[in-house]
Amino acid sequence: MSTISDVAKRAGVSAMTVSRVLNGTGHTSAHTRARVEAAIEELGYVPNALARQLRSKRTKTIALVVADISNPYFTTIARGVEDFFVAHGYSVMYCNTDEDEAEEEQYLLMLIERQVDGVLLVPARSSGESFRLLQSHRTPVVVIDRRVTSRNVDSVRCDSEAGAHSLVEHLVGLGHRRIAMLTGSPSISTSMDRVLGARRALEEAGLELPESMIHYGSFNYGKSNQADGHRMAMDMLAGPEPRPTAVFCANNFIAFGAIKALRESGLRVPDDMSVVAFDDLPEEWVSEPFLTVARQPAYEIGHRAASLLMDHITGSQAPTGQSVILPFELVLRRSSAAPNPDVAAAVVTARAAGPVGGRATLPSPAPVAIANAGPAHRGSGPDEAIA
Amino acid sequence: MSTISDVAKRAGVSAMTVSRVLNGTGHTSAHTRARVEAAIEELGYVPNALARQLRSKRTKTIALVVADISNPYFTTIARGVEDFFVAHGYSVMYCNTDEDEAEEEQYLLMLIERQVDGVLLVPARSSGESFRLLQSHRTPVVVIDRRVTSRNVDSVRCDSEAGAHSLVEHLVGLGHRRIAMLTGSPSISTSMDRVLGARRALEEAGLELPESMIHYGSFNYGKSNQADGHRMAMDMLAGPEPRPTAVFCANNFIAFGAIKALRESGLRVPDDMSVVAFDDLPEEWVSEPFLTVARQPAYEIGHRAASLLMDHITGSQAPTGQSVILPFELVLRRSSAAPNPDVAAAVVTARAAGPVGGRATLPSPAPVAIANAGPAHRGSGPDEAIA
DNA sequence: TTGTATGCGTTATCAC
DNA sequence: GTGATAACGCATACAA
Repeated sequence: MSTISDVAKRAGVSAMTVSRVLNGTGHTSAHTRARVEAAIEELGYVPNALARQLRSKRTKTIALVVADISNPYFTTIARGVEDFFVAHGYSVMYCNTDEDEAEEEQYLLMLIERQVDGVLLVPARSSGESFRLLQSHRTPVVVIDRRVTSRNVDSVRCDSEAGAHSLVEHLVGLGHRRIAMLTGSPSISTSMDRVLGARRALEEAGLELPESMIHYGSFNYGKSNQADGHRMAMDMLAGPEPRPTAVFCANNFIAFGAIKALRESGLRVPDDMSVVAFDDLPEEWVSEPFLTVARQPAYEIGHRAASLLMDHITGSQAPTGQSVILPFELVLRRSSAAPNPDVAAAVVTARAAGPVGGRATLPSPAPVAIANAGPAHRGSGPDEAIA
Repeated sequence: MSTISDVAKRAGVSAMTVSRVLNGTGHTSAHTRARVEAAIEELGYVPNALARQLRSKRTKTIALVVADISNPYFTTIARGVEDFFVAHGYSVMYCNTDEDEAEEEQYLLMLIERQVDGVLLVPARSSGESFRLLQSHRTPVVVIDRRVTSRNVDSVRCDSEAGAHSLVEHLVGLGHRRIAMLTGSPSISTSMDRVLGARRALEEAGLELPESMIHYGSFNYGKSNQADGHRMAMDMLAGPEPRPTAVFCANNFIAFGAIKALRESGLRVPDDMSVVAFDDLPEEWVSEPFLTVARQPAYEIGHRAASLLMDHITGSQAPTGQSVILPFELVLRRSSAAPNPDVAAAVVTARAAGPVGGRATLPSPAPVAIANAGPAHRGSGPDEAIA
């Protein structure tokens, strides 16, 4: 309500002196500083950030643009980002694109209009039109979670290819030979890197990952709030015999939908089908963790990307086109086990007759084996690789 | 980069004409409009929202201030808020207070500085210093999730007292007599309303809820990322004999921590102890929903609060001090069952000897009974009550 | 140590 | 229908 000149009048000084007291710039005598502070207190004066930002050309605001902030993976990234930037006096704006290019562009335009100091972006497409818009307006940008084709932009992500390789290698080691894959959109690098890793693991074992075993869908629920993993798993079960004995879901939401579909179809995990996936839920949320996963270091991804963006904002380091690749962690749980040929055969005939009897469904809660994947497979450093 | 006068020069008109074209205000001939639009396109001009906001005194931005946006309850509220405001051309800023008064005040000051048009607030304390700060700066505010003592502020929340009453009534109906309660901070109205509801249900059955059966803690993880429900459940188990046969957790995070503590202590749910709670996880995230809960209509809470705030912002309706109370939904699942005196007695002697044998642990997946609680217990309308 | 003039980019107001 | 001028609230550059 009251302005800097109101304070100035009341303190009997100029507006400039008030400004100096507020910002701690220049020198002011203890006496006038006290008078100014008293006036500020009396008027309940709060500076207008808009005017300040317009003048100084810095908003002390950055934006985090992701597919869906309610995905725990992105939520954890967000905490890493927020912790870093709040500690440095910045505010963070969150934007959900639902993987939609049009929404993404609209948000980026809005952010440019609002003069944010920088953007952390999970791009809906790898082609990179989106961050070119930012760059043309001299807005620093760091890409998160995905590869992009441009050579001018820094990015931070997890090693998807290696994580997928480890998960599928684990399945193959258990004896699985027919492994299906449920992944995201082919236009997202993360989707495809996980396909590549899975395929590499299979080929190393003399097996194949034919396109007919790969189902493409969406990583998130989108506006329909529908789990695409459910549909993909149904498609998989409706496919040609023999049924796969294991399925690799390329992210958490896909896995949830798939598991629900399997249950509805009367199939048991892992007896009738093993399930492995990328991404973990926060351990506090799950009383009996069940799913074998490659866990991404989401908090660190957010924190590292934030730190990198800050370097670009302050100008202490220009973008070099580097990719920071952080290692995953393989977490083995009960959803993956050796294939059971008897049950698999039985189910084929009993498919319309509901759940199959036989072995125990849920093993009693057991200690969870955690194998640390260590550095990325082509890693060089102790806890990360710079590619 | 380029400004409105750059565009004006290029189009051979005044800045004012460009402004008119941009905003669609006043009259401009089709010819000059075309020239202006061409210049905008050629320069890649994007208006500066800061200058615009400084001039117009409206930022088209509102803030949602909650304890922790990674709590699915608040995340769902946030979607309701965002859907409403984005549809009306507003941006939403998210702020996490971790229930900390100091952080809350800091955020509110920041929001006032940034001249947000309104604030949706989950206050850390019911006393209401926080929104008095907003009101003194003429910033519209609507309180979410909690009662406040002030008569001048509108609020939207779920009927905590009735929800707690229903859950405990359900436990009593199953035969439970010793029911413990794990709740949040006593300074949060939601914590206490749920205690009151539980107590009323017990007293209606001629039972009591003594203070010794109530454990107070934190609704969220806070910075330590520790589940307080775990500690409270441990305290409960370390309490005097006989042990309670059921426990009511006042929110989802408390329930997760408590269930983990019970499992670590070798107790089975519901065989050794029934568990009921407030709040549900999104159904997509849980393959076999297990917990009996009172589900709050989080999306609607967010949406209604947003709509109310918008009325205050546009001035179409002044705050009247009303409380919008939305009904909960009782969802009965496998975590609550009749008490089992045999097992309870056995466990007392076997406490140091690890898990107790006997009955089956996890019943096989069964259809879930959903009882709709209908309108709030003192409700008047078809789907809500205005108190 | 303090004050004055000026401009950040936009829009309201008035004049033409 | 279009343009000149002032002002939003603050901070930079320079002067005293």
